[in-house]
Amino acid sequence: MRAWLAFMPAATLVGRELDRQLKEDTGLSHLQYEILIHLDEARQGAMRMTELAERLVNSKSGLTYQIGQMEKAGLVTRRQCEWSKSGVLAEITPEGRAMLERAAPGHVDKVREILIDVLTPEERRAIAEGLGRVRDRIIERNDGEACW
Amino acid sequence: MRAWLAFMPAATLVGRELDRQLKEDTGLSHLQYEILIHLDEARQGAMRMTELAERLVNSKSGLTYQIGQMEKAGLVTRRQCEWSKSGVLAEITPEGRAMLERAAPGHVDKVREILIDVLTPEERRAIAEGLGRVRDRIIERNDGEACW
DNA sequence: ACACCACGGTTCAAATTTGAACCGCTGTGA
DNA sequence: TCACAGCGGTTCAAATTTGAACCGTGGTGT
Repeated sequence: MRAWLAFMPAATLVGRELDRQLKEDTGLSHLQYEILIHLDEARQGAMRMTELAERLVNSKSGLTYQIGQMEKAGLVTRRQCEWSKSGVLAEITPEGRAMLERAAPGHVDKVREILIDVLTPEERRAIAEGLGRVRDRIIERNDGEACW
Repeated sequence: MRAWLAFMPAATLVGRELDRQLKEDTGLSHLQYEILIHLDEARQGAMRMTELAERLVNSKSGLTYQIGQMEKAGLVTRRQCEWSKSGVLAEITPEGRAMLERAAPGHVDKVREILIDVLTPEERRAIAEGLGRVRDRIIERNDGEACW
């Protein structure tokens, strides 16, 4: 029960804090940053919309919106998937990569500062294990059903 | 780092799942449920807006909005604070308490099901301790500054 | 009593999120 | 080849969130 009382507030606070730092330093929202990270990691720097949405734990329509914003800002492009006429690839642009390079160091520092460094090694392990399991359980449970 | 990769997604998923269950079973959002809980626990069943906002880790304007909605729904009332002409108390109504009684069992079950029961006792302890510390650190760090 | 600044809440417009409806593809079976 | 169910994305309106500006009070110092 105490775990519960710590978990959600901590998540909210950490999220808010990171959002703030990113927005202040780079103008990016946390979600936009995550989008860039995922695209940057993908081979070709591109990914299907739906897959991206799933990895980000975000709704499809929400992603459409954000990609729209980021396209305006020149950070990503939309491109048709080669082998399927429906199907859209979001691709990171050079500007997007540049932005990421500018944003990443500060962001990573912040994560360390407010989360990682506050935890003992074995707390980190417990969180990685335990919450990882929590996450996977929910994902897998929802997999059969309709998505958001 | 793995802790980080588990933490935020787990929080998002758990939040979404609870929101869904509550909305489906009772029509309440998670935030509204939390509001009722906090008011119900307060003596007199009432609390100052700002204090409530702080406890909920929510913005003041957001709270104003939600209390407005819940007032329309008859779950809470607004009342002037006795000893201060500015200052508003949000108070839970009998309907609000009834709603809470209807909502609580299912909600608590869900929390156990998707979070508590998935964790080992010592993971729970580590999360309570560690994330509790994370939470308190951020709160206290922000205390001096302007709030949201 | 007066000037002022901080506090408690609300308001307002803009940004974002949500969920359902929709539209053009895909591929599967008759 | 012809439905037709289901997927991938987008659109749309409605709900919510955000952050800054604002308004009346409270307390402080003079």
